[in-house]
Amino acid sequence: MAKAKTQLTDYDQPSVTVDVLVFTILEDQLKVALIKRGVAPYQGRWAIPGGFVQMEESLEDAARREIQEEAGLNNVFLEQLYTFGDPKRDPRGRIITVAYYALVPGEKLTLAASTDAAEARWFSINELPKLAFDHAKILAEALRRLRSKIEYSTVASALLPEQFRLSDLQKVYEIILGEDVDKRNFRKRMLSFDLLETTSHIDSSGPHRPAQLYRFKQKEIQFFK
Amino acid sequence: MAKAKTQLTDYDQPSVTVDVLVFTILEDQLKVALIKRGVAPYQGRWAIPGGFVQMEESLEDAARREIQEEAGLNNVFLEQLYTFGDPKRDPRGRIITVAYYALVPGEKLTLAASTDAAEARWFSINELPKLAFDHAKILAEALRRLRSKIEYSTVASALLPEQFRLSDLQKVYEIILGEDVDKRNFRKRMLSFDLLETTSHIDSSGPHRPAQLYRFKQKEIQFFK
DNA sequence: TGAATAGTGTCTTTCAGACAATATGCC
DNA sequence: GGCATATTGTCTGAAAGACACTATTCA
Repeated sequence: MAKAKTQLTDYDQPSVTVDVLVFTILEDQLKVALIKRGVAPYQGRWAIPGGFVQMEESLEDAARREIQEEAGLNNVFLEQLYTFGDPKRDPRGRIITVAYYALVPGEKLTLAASTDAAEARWFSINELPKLAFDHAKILAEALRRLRSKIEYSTVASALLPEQFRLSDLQKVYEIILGEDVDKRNFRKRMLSFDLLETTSHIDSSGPHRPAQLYRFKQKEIQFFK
Repeated sequence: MAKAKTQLTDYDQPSVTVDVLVFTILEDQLKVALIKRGVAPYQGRWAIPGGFVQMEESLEDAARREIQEEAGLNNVFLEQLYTFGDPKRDPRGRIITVAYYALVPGEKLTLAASTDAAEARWFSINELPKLAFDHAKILAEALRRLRSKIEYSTVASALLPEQFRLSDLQKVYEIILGEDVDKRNFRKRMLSFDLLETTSHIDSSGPHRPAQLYRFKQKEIQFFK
């Protein structure tokens, strides 16, 4: 009885998937990309997109591949969230999933349904459907992480275009934290970290005073203080 | 060609291990339990103890089993750290490891060498040997997490017996952060969170003024502020 | 000129950090 | 009494939070 070369034990081994929560801001709401399952189990239920890890790719590569297939996006903010491995989390057998979350700027984004998905859609996190597997728990954990991280880092930048108004940045905070923020204190604090710089551009699109456009000095996420 | 029932894809799948960093405080130093590898690869090198995840156990259960086998300990503080899945991290093949870290009170602890380990020992994090695989990276990540978490939570409690002097608690902070802490500011701050309470016991062991013994009001880890 | 958003400063309160003297028990 | 650690409070500076008016452009 021949074992595959990659088999390291005589025991059955769990399978490993990578699930990716893709977040963006649309219509002044935080949205997450979900797919409608086309096959059992949980056929017809909405779920977090994911797939099996290939033998030759890293976990992060698998997550990026998933985002590429699902939303056609490259080069987005991506961070490992947590690994979920309860033996009963998937009725098909032992499947461990390494969850990642990604943040993409709030612009026009098309979602493609993958092979075994009937449909893909953005859902506001305020109007979530019932999710398959333990995906509600995974999503809750991602939201906790995001809300925590925005307080002490520049992750919000990943949800904005390169240039933005300070009021845009403030709105991202308000949407993610779910509460109003004082404009003066917010600006004072953000500018005090010296991570933002003005650009030579001004936004004159609205019927009101134009706004200075800013950008983050560094593309990589920075920490406050 | 028959597939095992648990095989969900036609592809080879990575193996999954759980590695556990067990920390304690001994001789006024932060120590980590390592095992000396008895087999190739990296035979003779020190490594973080770990093992394959069994089909019927959760990741956390696997980690607890590992701690039980390695150090004979139950019921310790345990938290998932990160999942490492670089395809080249193990020369034997594709092995993904879910890393956990555990904290045990600084008392008498015996380490048992497991099956494929020649030896097990505590190492001060200031005198670490060269480690096998990517274990140096994993250890560095655990230290980062621990140093960060002690600043805003009661994790330090997991490194102390149930009752302790405030100076013991302060020492834990100094050892983990690697710097001195001001006694008055430390006590003021700790007590201000209202997470500690005095016990009816007093430590009169030394040739000096006896100290009040405290305990944390809750056994579970709490967050400051 | 009215509507809409941009942009700005002060005061108060809270928290972190620097800093030193007295208290108590053992030997 | 000497040694060793326990215990305690004040001052200062920095940051957070409350709070309201003027500026600018467009329709």
